[in-house]
Amino acid sequence: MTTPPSTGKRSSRSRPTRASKALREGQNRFVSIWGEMGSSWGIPRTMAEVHALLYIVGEPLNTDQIMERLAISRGSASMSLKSLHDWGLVGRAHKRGDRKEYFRAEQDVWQVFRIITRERKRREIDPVLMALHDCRDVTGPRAADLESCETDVESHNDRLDRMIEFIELIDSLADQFVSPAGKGLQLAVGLLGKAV
Amino acid sequence: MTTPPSTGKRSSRSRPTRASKALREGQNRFVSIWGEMGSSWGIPRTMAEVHALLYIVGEPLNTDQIMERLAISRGSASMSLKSLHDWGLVGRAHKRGDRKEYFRAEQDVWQVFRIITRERKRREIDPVLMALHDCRDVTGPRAADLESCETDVESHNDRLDRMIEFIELIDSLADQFVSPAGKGLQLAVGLLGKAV
DNA sequence: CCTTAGTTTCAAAGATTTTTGAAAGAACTA
DNA sequence: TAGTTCTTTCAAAAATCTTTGAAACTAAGG
Repeated sequence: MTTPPSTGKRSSRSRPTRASKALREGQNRFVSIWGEMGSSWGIPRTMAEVHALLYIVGEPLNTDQIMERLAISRGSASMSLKSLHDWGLVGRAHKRGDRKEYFRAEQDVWQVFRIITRERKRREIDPVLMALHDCRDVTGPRAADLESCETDVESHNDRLDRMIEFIELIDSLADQFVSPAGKGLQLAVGLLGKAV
Repeated sequence: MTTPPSTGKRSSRSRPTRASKALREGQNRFVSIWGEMGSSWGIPRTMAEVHALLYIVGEPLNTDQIMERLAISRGSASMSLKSLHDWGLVGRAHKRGDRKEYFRAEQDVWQVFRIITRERKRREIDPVLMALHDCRDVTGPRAADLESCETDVESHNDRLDRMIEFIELIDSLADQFVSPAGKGLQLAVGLLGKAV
């Protein structure tokens, strides 16, 4: 799948070329940007950085390489990798004659965001929707008549219903994007994008 | 805009009816859910709770009412309200013969999410795109020939370009949603939703 | 101009989240 | 089985983020 032994940056212990130094710098910047972004969206910075490193390097790395590259502890690396694996953003790989475990990040950007969408929907949106429905039940069934004409309760229910309706729409959009047949959305989105 | 003096929940110091207790409970639940959700998406829990309270109560509240209702300090309330006002999610209001300042949350759910989208785009996505472009520059112009045939640099650049392209697409989608003429997206989204 | 009611600010305290590192656990080899 | 190598776990430490509360500030009323 990847090219042969890859005559990569510094395979033969040669001194770094100008290009390989730029590459290193580019990778480091990407890692920082992604880490920063992750943390502003509620994802642990280190987890995002590990992901960024694996994505941008393109080929599998082992725990020691990741630790060294990001200057983090073994425990932290292991935990971030576990989370990334749970999300499905990172897969395990092995190299012949090397007992170490290697990790490879999904390389298809669309797939990356489909996975992120799927997981955030599952972990955050769906539970919120559940809770909102429970919350809605507290103030009675639709068009209820608890006492007689409790307009406060009615407008409360309207506000809840509008919010629930909106979030359900987002939820179903996420479904579209995530689904294997989600190419539909991909296409539609492309068209919309053009129609600026 | 709102109904008269509003014969609200407990205007005349009467004992709470069953319905008004349910209403209170429903509001509290909504506040908790929204606070929880905010914090999982990188928004301070209290700020999200203040927003939730103002949204679900529907009518303007003053700082003391918010402090009491959420059991938070004056400083915290003031800071959250400032942020919400900066975002544009909350407006100031005044009542005749009352020197206190009142705060009212935007009530249109679509508008709420348009605002959130606009602000997150402005504060988080756009800066990331800038940084990614700078990062891209580090490894030379498109189809560069830094040394000769540095395939590592080339594939690095490809990965960056794919990521940038995707985020730019999201960015322009966000534009569509945010724009006043964004009804287009609203519509398209509605159609897509149906086409499940 | 002074008083008073209300609001904002910000350093320190408190709470929460993240990282570390060492010990326990697994998996392989001889 | 014992030894070796690598991985995971988790309690404590560190870092980060949030809240508090009292002082500074602002504006309205007298």
